[in-house]
Amino acid sequence: MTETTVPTGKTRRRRSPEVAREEILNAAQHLLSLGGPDAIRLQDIARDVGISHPTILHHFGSREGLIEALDARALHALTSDVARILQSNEEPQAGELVERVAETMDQQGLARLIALWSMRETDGPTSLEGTDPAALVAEVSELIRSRLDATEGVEPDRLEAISFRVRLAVFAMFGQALIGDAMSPVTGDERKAERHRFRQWFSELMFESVARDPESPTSE
Amino acid sequence: MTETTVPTGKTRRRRSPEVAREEILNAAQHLLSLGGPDAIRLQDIARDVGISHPTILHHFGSREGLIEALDARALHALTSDVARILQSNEEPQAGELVERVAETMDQQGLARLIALWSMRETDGPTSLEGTDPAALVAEVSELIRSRLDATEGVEPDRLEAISFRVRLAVFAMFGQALIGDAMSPVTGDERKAERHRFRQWFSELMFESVARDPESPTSE
DNA sequence: GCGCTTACTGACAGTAATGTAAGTATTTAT
DNA sequence: ATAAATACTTACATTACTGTCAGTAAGCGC
Repeated sequence: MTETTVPTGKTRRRRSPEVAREEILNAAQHLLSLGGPDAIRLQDIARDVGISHPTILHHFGSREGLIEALDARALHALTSDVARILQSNEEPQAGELVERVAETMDQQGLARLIALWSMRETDGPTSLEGTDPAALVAEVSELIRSRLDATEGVEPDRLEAISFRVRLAVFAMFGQALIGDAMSPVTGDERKAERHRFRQWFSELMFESVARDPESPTSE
Repeated sequence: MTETTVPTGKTRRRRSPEVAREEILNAAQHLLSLGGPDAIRLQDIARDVGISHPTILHHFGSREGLIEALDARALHALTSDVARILQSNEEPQAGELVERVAETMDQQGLARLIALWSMRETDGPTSLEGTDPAALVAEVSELIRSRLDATEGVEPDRLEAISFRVRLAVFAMFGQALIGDAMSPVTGDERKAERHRFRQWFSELMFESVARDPESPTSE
């Protein structure tokens, strides 16, 4: 009666949970990168991975669970990236930091994920596990400050200025990834080059102004 | 048989098409501001306005049409705002421009609209009628440049630097509106004040660097 | 091999959203 | 007042997506 069709003796790939989750997340992120927010549909993701859509529910519980996992992975990618640079390098190279964050942001769909995450946050504080953007900004700012005036005393005002700069950098890379192309005068192949030029210009602006200490020009 | 219920002799408000469209757009934008992209549901909008959802379809044709109208109005609000300032003021006051753009962006849901619009653009060039962000940026940049070196000759490099600055300003206000709160160390009532402080700091950074002409320091 | 666990599947249920059709009521013009 | 135009409504059709359920097969330990 309820014999579900013919028992096709087909071969069936069986992934480890970790691999399955990875593949599903990759497909979902890819779909998001080329479609809008409605592009995260279980059936489409399943088709791209080569599985049936209940398998996704099996691994993530619900569509919401999938999106949360997507958000968590995105934020983690950003934070770990920044943290690695800051802890490896001696000098806080503004240029490299900017370039690095930009690359991660430009990664297919990451900026979109963050944008959608921020929209979702309002109606319910679904804070991600262990990843607080504000804390990360504070951490990065503190690290930069401690290296700038290595041995000198600290003015609290300056810390805020550094924090502003860090946030501005995030805003700039975020904005460029999301709406940069729409505002760019160039098209086609030149886009990539112009994006890079913008980042370089921005890095210089940041670096230069940090060195000059524009916040308290008569402090010394 | 198909007598649609009892002919309730209730009073029924009848709006002009313009007013109806306005009210619907306002309700939609408001819903978007406090929910995610899925919050734009015809039934909810209709409930908030006090009409039935087919009326929305009557005025906008389809949900897609509503969203397009929403996008168009959002972009128009931005462009007209900037244009007004640039054409009225003699001096290009960076601070005022930034503050103005920020206010418009902060308007409930405007940054979100732009973000969602940017996501929708990839899978189909649904360019808005007559509003090209890239052209606006170019226009604003040209206006600023022409006022900076009122009578002098123009270096093309400098125009790009100005364009970068304009875009950075947009990115900054856009980013702050979308993800600013998530990255801010302060909470609650202080948020608003801190937002303003960030903008002031940013305006000074822009104004100062423009005045100093960091792109070609030995030009004079 | 044998059996247990579980990744995975097909079919279906439930829900909710957009869109349609036909009819009602309100404003404006004549 | 009467008629035309249309803003607006109720009821329904359609579609499509998430989530459930019972069953299948693939790997692993014994």
